[in-house]
Amino acid sequence: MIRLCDGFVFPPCLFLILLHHLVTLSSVAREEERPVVRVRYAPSPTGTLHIGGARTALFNYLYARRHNGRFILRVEDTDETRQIPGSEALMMAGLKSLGLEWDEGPDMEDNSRYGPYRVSERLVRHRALADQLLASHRAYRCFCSPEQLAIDRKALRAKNLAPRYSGRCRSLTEDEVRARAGERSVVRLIVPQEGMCTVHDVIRGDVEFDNRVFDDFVIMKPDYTPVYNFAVTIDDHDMEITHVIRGEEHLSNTPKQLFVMAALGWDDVPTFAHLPMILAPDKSKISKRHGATAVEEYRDQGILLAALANYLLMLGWSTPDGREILTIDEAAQEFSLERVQHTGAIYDQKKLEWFSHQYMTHLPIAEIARLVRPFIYYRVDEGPSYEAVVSLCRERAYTLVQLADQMAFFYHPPEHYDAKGVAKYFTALTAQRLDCVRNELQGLSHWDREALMQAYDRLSEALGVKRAELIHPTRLSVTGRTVGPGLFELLELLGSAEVLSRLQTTAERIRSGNLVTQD
RNA sequence: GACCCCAUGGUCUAGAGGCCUAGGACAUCACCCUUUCAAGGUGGUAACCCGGGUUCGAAUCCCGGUGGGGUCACCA
Repeated sequence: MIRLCDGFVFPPCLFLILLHHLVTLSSVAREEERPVVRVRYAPSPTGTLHIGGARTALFNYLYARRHNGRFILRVEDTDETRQIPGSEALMMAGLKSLGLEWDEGPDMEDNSRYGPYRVSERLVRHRALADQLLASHRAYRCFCSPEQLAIDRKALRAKNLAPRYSGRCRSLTEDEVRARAGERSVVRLIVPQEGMCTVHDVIRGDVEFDNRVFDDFVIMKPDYTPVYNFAVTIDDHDMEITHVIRGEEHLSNTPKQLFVMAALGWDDVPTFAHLPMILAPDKSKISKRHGATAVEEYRDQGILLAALANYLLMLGWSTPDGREILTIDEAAQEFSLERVQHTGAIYDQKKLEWFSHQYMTHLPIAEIARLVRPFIYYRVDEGPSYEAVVSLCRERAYTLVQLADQMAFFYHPPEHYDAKGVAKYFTALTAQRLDCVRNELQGLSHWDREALMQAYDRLSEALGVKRAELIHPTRLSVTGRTVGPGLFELLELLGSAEVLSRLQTTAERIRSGNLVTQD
């Protein structure tokens, strides 16, 4: 029993209930205070969607989904000179093709308090804050010419010192600044030159920087537009971004963003997560010379994009149980930043293709049939059932390009024959053998794989040859190839008229010496 | 050069001091299956960067090397 005061005895169970209520109430309050997870992918519209960017977007997307948060697309178009027209649309198409739909972005009707979602359209805000920093002497005008700065940097390099701004214009008086008002100038932030700066990173832990390694960096260009590190900090704050998930190359610049926040008096520092980079086989930064890097290039190669997303997911993240094949939706159930790898990952085309093959064989037939359609370079309106052909061929294909190629003979008789196959399977007896096969098949009352198999058994016995000696020439004569689906399935699907016709054609070509081979 | 990050087979990774004789996947090799090629099955080759500590015990913790990467723009 708990005695609160004389004469009143508080039953313990009631006390516990009250205590429980208190705890529950306070946790509810905390729940409400805690902002929803808001993450962003902020690409610069200077090209197409790159696999590195795609993975960054993917991890952001998964984190948002996992925590019922918002995934925001923001276009980082602060530098007009570097932009490529149409890039924004290309990037959005790339994200969508991977299944990464954003909740807020530049293409959406903006009725939220967070937009606009193009950085160039937020200029008024950036300028106002730059004005504010200038007025409060947290920043200053710098009139140094680029030429002068280049000379300074060179001098420092020569002395093996880090290239940093001298601070020359920091001590300019207000009168001096006013006097030079018409001159070309930039705005620099005053960076504290003592103390340390700590970046809390969920993947890497606390990372410390000595403030002295940073100089007074530029926040506004001569045309009074913001530099990335300034704009990104403001936009993340204004958009109430809670988690900044981005590439490792941004880690060293994070203190600059913290300095901006401090100067502005903001303390809502987002949680950072710096993802390891995707590397080329030689461990260098992956680029064009290493082959495909853009999502659209993979699409054109016929790599299934669901597989690409899955592969990218496994480049730096893993499930606790070692499962590798999982869809974006499945991954969204269990994604966590804590399980992100610290090391840069080398991109491996072979494994990507293996993933593509997995999806090729496990996605619904109708889906594959739809996806391969753009890669079909021949007419398919006559001939065997399109989906049946897809079904028969897909388990041998790693890409949609391969699949389309392997399906071709179902719709077009071979014009040439595999050279190695001809050398191996076509002999002086072949034309005659093909005639025998044609005779045998002609008499079939049922045209299905079972009946076909029996026909080959009968004929091989009658001729006294192995079944394989009939099968290989048949395949080559009907498809022009030595590889492909099982012969009986293939013949069944192709249909008796077509098969008999092709057998005859091939036999004639052999006899007349008009057989064209191809390597 | 300074600062920061990182370090398990060829590649992606598991590993939170004893469950590790280091597990899985891709690739590779062999065999099996088989009408070809795939797929599938079985098995094999192959890794804790080096050196010091701490500990009864280290892939795991600490320090130092080495190596790789990133950043130091009026690019993002």
